[in-house]
Amino acid sequence: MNSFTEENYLKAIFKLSKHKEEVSTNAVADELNTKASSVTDMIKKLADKKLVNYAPYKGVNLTDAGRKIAVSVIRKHRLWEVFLVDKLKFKWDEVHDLAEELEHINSEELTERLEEFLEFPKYDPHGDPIPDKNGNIDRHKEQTLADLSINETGIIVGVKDHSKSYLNYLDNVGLVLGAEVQILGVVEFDNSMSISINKQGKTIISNQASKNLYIKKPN
Amino acid sequence: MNSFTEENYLKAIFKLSKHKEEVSTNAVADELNTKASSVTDMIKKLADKKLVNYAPYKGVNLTDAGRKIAVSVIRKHRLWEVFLVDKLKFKWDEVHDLAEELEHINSEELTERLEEFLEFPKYDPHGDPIPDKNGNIDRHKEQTLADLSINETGIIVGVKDHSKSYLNYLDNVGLVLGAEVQILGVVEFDNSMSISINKQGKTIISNQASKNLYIKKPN
DNA sequence: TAATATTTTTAGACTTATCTAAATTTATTT
DNA sequence: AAATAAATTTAGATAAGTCTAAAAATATTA
Repeated sequence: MNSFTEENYLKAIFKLSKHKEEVSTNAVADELNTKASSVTDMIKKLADKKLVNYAPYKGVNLTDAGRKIAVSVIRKHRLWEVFLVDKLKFKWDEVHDLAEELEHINSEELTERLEEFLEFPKYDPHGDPIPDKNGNIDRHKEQTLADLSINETGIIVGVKDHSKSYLNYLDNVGLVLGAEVQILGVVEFDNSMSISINKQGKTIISNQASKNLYIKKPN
Repeated sequence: MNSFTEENYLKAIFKLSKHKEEVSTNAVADELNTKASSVTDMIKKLADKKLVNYAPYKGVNLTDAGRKIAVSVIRKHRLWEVFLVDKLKFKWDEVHDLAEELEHINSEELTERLEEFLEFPKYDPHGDPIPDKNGNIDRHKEQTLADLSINETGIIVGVKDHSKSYLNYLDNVGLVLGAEVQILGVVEFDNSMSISINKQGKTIISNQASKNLYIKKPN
């Protein structure tokens, strides 16, 4: 059995591994709001358990065993988010902290029954793919709204930034999952965009906002 | 904020308070499968937080603040049990350990939405009353099957023993919540009973089994 | 490449919850 | 009421996870 803390470290390392092969001590410390010295200690412990590969001063990465645990935690997190939003009617900006606790309840039986109860969702309320019970994840296509050019159209399929403030803002302007966005214009100076949402009106959004929205181009 | 451990101690003291006004250190140690010395330490900590009244060598009991926390944990435990049985189709003998983890997730919002989702159940799958959000509990009528005499009839409304083996046994003989039991005979020697269940057949049950079944007499 | 800056690790301390063993208090017997 | 037994508390250790400050390693810059 692994503690909540160990699971959180594995999850953080998994997340950071997307950007870099070797994850630095400081990166983990930042991600978990802790100190580098604490990270070193925990990494050694995880290395003893063969959950990470670790060479002092060189960074860490997950072993297959470590990755398996990380993915299973993410799977639970995302399933619980679906439960909270679909069944308990929470909003997408309210569920992260609760899922952060629920994800550590380790029962395969519970996870599978929950998944079935939710009718095998493929994505969580933020559009992130839910790993299946074997640990396979539908890799996110990394196209964002900021990548589109004038007159192009995209369907919102996910968000990169999960902060309350961002999600709340998106709700307010109507940029929710499934919305169809068309680029009306781009300001060269700061890359802010003028867009229409579901063929309606004209909204101005910053580059910061547009590059955190995952989209899919229509077929 | 209180730790999982503190909540478990409060819950244990609450449970034991039903039988005795002052709860002994050893009783708590037994209930939580820990040592008396550990209990003494934790009780002092809870006393510092004004969650229990404690006089060395004299036992503990809960303050109003402590009782409030204990009841809220029990409320969450029982609501989650309903969720696990009604929605996820677990059996009543499978849910205790999971509810034991879920009960420590502290979010009033979550608890109230869960309660609403479950349509405000009054009892958990073992027939135990679910405290309302103000901490009021429907006190259990303490009548058991063992209290009935020949030819009397009772409806099963709860179980006192929550062990897997007992619940499993009850399932096997058909002694589930709502079943109507009539006493056909009592053996004076060991107080074992011969009963009919839902007016069907004849089953022999031990005194140990009958005194752990709460019943309600028909009106 | 030498000097400086940054990152990472080590050393030692602290907190929470636990334990064993010994000491103390309360309860029970004779 | 004294002696013994049982229950409870204290003292000192241990393990997990964290921290600060100092030391060591690596990276950067002039």
